[in-house]
Amino acid sequence: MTETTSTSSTKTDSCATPFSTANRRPDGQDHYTISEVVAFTGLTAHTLRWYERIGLMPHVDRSHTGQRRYSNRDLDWLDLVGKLRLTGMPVADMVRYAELVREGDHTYGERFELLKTTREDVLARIAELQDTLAVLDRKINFYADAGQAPASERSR
Amino acid sequence: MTETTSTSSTKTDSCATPFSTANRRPDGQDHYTISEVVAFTGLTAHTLRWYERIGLMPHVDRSHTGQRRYSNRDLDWLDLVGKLRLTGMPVADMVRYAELVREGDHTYGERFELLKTTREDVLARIAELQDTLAVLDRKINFYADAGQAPASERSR
DNA sequence: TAGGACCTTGGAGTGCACTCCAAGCAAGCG
DNA sequence: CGCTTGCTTGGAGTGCACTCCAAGGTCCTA
Repeated sequence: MTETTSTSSTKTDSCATPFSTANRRPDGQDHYTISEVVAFTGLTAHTLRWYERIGLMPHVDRSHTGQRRYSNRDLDWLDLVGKLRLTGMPVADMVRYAELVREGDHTYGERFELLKTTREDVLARIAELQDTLAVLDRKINFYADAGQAPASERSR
Repeated sequence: MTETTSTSSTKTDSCATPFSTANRRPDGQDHYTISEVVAFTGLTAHTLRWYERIGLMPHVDRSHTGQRRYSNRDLDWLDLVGKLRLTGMPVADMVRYAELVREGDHTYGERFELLKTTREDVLARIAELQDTLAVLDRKINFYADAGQAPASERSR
């Protein structure tokens, strides 16, 4: 058995802290192994390495033997990436954002635009979901009523 | 050129009618070809055939030569499927729901549960999105401010 | 009755976001 | 010293939801 595949995090643990500033080590002693980062983020080690390969992570520090040592800054970045991922933003776009950050201050404008676009997408998605919620509720009410009295098949 | 690949519907056409009861033919003359359904739903013909193959559509009526003839009922079903898809429900679950419908009235209870679970998922997703929205807004404000005055790199 | 647009099928291919594998080095412990 | 556990790499594999293809049959209009 290799590589402990995440902590079997099912849908139900959405209340697990968003691994915020809790149980972090102070800046200066912030040298987390990949498995610690797995515990913090809920991502798998595979995914963390993959993020690095595709350029979604700035190159992570290494120990003298070549093992990854993540910093608090890296954790912050992963936190942001996690949020962006929740918005449904494609990985390619997140990589683009990461590139802009690497390129320096002069890309502020472009980053701003990218985030604003994402914001619009999120708003649209929320509206969409609220719309489906209405449909769902109509159907749910139908089945709830039908549970009481026998009804005329095929919903409404 | 074969098989007109959708009406190049970009993200921006979310205001296109959800192909509701508009321009439908009255029950009795409701025999739509696959390309008409493509126009109504925004799905591709490929996808419509695929939905049928995997059991997500009840078997669609055929003309005497074997061509698909969709009914108003089929359109209603596709409307619902579209909504469920927007919730992010996996296709496999939608197929399950379709099976329950085929099995008849005695599956009302199970359908009710399935929809209620979906509803919870949607609510959770909305909450999640609203959370990411807050993060996004903080970042956007940061960049908006930074646009005015030169700032200390690497966001906040 | 000819031409082109449209439709049929099974099966293979695509793109995304992981996910896993094998082979091998490294650190800590009894 | 050997053992276990954890880490490294490039590359291959997976699952989902389509998406496309080839070869052929059908419909409609001039």
